[in-house]
Amino acid sequence: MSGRQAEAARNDQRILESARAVFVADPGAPITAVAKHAGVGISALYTRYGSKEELLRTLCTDGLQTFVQETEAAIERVKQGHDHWQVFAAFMQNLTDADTSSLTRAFAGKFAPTPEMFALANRSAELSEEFFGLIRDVLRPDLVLHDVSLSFELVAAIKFADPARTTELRHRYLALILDGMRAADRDALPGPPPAWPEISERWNAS
Amino acid sequence: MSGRQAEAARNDQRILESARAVFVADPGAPITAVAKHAGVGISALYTRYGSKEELLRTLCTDGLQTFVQETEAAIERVKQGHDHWQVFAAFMQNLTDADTSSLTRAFAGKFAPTPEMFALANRSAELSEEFFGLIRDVLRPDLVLHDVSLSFELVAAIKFADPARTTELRHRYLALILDGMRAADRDALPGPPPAWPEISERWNAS
DNA sequence: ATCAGAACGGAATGATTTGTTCCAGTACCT
DNA sequence: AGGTACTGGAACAAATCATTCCGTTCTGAT
Repeated sequence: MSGRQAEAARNDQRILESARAVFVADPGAPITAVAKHAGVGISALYTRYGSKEELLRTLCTDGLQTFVQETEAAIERVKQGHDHWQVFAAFMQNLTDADTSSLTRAFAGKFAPTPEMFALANRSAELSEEFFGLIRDVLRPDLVLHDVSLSFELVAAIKFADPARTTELRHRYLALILDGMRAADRDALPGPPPAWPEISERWNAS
Repeated sequence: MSGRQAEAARNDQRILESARAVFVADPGAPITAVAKHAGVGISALYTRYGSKEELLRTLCTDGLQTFVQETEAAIERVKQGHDHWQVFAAFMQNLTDADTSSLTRAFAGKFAPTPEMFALANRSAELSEEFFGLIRDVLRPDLVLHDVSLSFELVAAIKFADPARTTELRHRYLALILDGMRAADRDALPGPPPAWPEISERWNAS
């Protein structure tokens, strides 16, 4: 692979990266904003993706894949005998940085999930449960798996113009929340914990 | 007062309540959605507010006023000798329920603040500092005032179709965050804490 | 009883936004 | 040279929405 093919491959990546950056910053951004950010023409986008929705689906699928990979890696680390809390904290931080929450939440309900996305979502649910079961001994007992999912959304609410600063501040509040997740000697968390139907219903088209 | 005037007065309130509900749920909602939610025609809206922006400004000002009032009340309670932590926790919960964060953040940068809004914002900043100074003895020492502001945004990220359930879950994560804010024996929070310019810059029109 | 006018509902309008297509030109590789 | 994959950007169609407008309903004073 060389020359023209290499350029095409480079553009493939540039477009995906730009799309990620732009849509994470503003989920309703027009497609021209992606092209401008990537420094390519609109045609370059449309030769790769037949429609905006297809691009969004790709992005979303990428996010799910990242989530699955990180969870698999975290499970592996636990099984290798690493400290449960350290593994969990790193897991949270990695996925916060990857901002998979923004990617998946922003487009929830905007298009019908593909079968591939369904499969990935199921797999990520299984892996999450397995991982949570492995490390729940270092978490306060009243915390459930879906509390962790929603915590990603909490942290993802922090958004500033400067991406680096955004990451920095997200780390700060992730640390705060993690401290809350370890607090063992406090009152139990109020209210029924989030249930799976509540979380998954948001994927239905509105 | 009866008949047509009574209906008008009823509509005044219904429209404001609906606008709050609709725009908090979806800041980009069309104005017809407000009318439909309130069960009135579009004209009923436009005879009261000259434009959408005017309605949004009113809503936003209301939110600021609520914030100021709650902060004043909290300061008063502290001065009456109530337990600092209890006052702080109640303060956080009240403002979470009032959802002033959603109201102010959603429209930040969408219109120029009025002088009245400026004044209210300044007053709320002063009061916040005063209150924070009074109760910071029950918070972990590495926490700053603006951490509290951003915490409102964290919690406001929780949004479900059912408003009551949303409130319930927000209480749950507010409790988690509050536990993190009390944790005294942990590592210091990472990163430079948020500074005022970073927070205020988001009010500039984009 | 009547009538001026306030308040109403909702269709019509006009402006803006945006996804998508199309076209003509350009750089690269064989 | 010729083919391929790209480029910017104009053009188009559809959708969205704030705002205006008009005819109607109801109230309260005359």
